Amino acid sequence: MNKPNAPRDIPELMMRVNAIAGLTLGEIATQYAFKTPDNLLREKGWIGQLIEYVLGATAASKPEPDFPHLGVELKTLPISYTGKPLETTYVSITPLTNLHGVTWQNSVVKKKLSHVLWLPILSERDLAPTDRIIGSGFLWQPSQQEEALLKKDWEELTEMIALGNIEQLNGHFGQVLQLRPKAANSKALTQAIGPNGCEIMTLPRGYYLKTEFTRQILAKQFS
DNA sequence: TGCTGATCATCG
DNA sequence: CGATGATCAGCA
Repeated sequence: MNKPNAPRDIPELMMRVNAIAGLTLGEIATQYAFKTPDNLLREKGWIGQLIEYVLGATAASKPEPDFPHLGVELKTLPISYTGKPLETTYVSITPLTNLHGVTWQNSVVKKKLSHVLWLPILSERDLAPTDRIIGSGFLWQPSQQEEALLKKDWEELTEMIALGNIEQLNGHFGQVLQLRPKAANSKALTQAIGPNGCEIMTLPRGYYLKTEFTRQILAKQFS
């Protein structure tokens, strides 16, 4: 089967999303002749890349929404048999320098999360990748309450980084948004602000949504 | 090296 | 057994 084109509009995108709900990843991978790994030990991004392909998203590795003309970001969300998120959700890389003038309003996190297509995938580890089941995708925009939580965490984390306290930060900080390493390995380093404003080299970090936050998004959607 | 897509692996 | 820190692949 040919590579799907980009969906023209949001209704067309949602029709495609609804069309794959209930199917296994193996079924759509076969349909589109997409390679399937036996496990995700090495190809951790396989599920996201398969779904992107099938829905006609723009090729990855660009700092743009997956559907630029629609302003929609696609996020697959691995869930358990009971419907709980199994993993945190990566949002974006964390800027560690040039933080002057950066506000929540113009932040990459706010931009990325302004319009998300969540696609739950039943993804328990005892299921082979091909046996994992696609759930019901839905569009989401943060409520005032959700955005307030994100903003609070973002501002707290950004202030710590700007004040040179990046090394004091770990995954415990933040109620809904956290900072964790996001790198090829623990030897990859990037520039950051250290104590007294000195330049230091540190592990690249990313912003992640905690599972409790995404769990509540699901609960609200499917209640 | 940085950014996209994320999950793996280990520890408390 | 859930969460934090570490890691994997591809591309520009």
